Amino acid sequence: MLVVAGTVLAEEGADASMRDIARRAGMGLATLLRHFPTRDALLEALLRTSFDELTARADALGDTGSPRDGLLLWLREFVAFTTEHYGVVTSTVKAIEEPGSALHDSCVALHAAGAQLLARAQAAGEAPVDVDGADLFALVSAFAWLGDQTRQEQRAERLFGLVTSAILSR
Amino acid sequence: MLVVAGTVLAEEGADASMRDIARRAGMGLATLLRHFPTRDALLEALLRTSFDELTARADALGDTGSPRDGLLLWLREFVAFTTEHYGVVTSTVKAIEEPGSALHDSCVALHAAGAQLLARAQAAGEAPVDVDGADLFALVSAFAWLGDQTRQEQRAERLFGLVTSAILSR
DNA sequence: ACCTGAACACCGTTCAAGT
DNA sequence: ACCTGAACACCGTTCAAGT
Repeated sequence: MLVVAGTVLAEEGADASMRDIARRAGMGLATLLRHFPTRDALLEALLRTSFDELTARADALGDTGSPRDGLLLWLREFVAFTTEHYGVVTSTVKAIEEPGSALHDSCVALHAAGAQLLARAQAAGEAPVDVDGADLFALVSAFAWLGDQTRQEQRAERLFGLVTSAILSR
Repeated sequence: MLVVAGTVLAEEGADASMRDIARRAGMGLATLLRHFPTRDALLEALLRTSFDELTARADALGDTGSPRDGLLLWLREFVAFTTEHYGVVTSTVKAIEEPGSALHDSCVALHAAGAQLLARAQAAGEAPVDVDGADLFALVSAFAWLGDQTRQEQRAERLFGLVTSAILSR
């Protein structure tokens, strides 16, 4: 069932019709909505695994290697992940500001994981101190949004690389 | 009538209900849709004046002063304008890639105006040559989107300033 | 010519009725 | 307990009928 939902979301984007998802999962709309009362709840169930992996990845990168390279690599993976899931970035950014959202906790965890990598790089003098974790999350989200727009994927990747390296090496 | 539409769009955002707009304008939905067959057509009618002003502003800034400062100032005004009109940035980015859209011509004109300012700064050695007009439009759009997200307005402004100055002074 | 109510096919929310 | 058809209030599209 979650598999079907994942397929539909991948095909139609994060704003696919809940009715359509239920239909293709072979259940009534009301049943789907009883399991996942809101779209965010469904997204959370679908993204939880990837979120946890990204958080663990941040921890791993924080234990070894260059702080600067670790941060850059993680940011790149974060953008790639978000771009893979068309349309979710708006939900994640909104969820950060909405404690009631089903996605809130996961997004805060991701935020914290990124902030820790940033703090390590800052402590090593390899990242500027005038940006914080929230800035990082916002920057990554903005480029993830750009990558979601038609024909902007490669441009978003290139510009993100250009911007991060420009900011880091001031 | 356009005034009412502008009010509703300002209140509800660019994805306000066309039915609601017609209702508040005191006309039938079908009548509104006959004048503006698509949402983009309505947006175009509402934004045309501002678009023309921004284009003229680019021309004016291109005739005088420092190329670099002119470019930066125009970019700032562009972001401010887009942020003022909640939700339009997605439409403008989409319109650039869709020649059939009612917004296409206006967006291409804006794109060209920005590209000209960039070219002047590049010719003066005051802007990097590894970004082009499309990159500029994409960057500005990404930060305009960020500014549209709840509680991210000031962050978007600050980050945009930080990013542009970091890129320009590499 | 210009307008528009109404039918249509969609959407998410809610709940009474079914197992 | 768990499910779901159906009613509800919305949406944009389309068109026959009204001035």
